[in-house]
Amino acid sequence: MQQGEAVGALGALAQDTRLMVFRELVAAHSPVDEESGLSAGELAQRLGIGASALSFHLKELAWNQWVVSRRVGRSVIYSANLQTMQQLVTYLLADCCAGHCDLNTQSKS
Amino acid sequence: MQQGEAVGALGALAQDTRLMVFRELVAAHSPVDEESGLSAGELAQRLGIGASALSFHLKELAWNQWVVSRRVGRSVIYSANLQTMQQLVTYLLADCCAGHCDLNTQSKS
DNA sequence: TCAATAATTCAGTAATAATTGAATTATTGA
DNA sequence: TCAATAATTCAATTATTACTGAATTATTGA
Repeated sequence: MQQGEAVGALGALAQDTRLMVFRELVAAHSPVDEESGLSAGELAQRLGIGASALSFHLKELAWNQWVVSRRVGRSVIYSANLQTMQQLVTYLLADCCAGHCDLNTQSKS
Repeated sequence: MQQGEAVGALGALAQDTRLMVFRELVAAHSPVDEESGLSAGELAQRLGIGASALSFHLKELAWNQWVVSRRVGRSVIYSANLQTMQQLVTYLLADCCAGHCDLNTQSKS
């Protein structure tokens, strides 16, 4: 990850609705791909937001790699992409303590 | 950490100048408090930004717990607060996979 | 194929945030 | 105490972003 992507990723989560969406998808995450995620409609219902606004925010999250989507029938299922979190933390802690502290090795994997 | 603080923290880092400042302070971090951090002037010089703009951004970072400051003579030294990162990640991954995956225990400490 | 359901795009409006330079406050050394 | 240095606050301007409802696109079941 680099500066521009990191700013984008942080900005994408830095909004009430989007943060709620992401955390709802983290809770609905599963290591088994087909079982992971929620449909846009289900999200809208659970969070009590309009379909239009949700769509706007999901697009922002997807653009910044926080979620991925797949179509199933007439629904689109969104699920959280947890790798992005790891990459972001690694970027934020890069060169910590000028490389002399243990967070460097912990955060790289 | 809770929703409002998390949105604030994310938004505080979601900006080019502030992200550069924070990462500069992460690199200048030290477990020994007195050796940690950089003065506002040193930061302004290294990053090539105006004192006024820097002050504005440092205030935003401080408000959201990403940095702490101390006065030393006529300088103010800022240093990164790494605990905020841990707290944020814990909040973001809370209830991951509805509590059934190992990220839950890893992220709580 | 047609009506119904699901989701996205579009247009307009309102609110927030970043930047610049000037003015102000705080601290130090002579 | 006074001049110099360091940092912050203030005011004005510009640019971005989020929200609403209407219109549009895509998919399915009868």
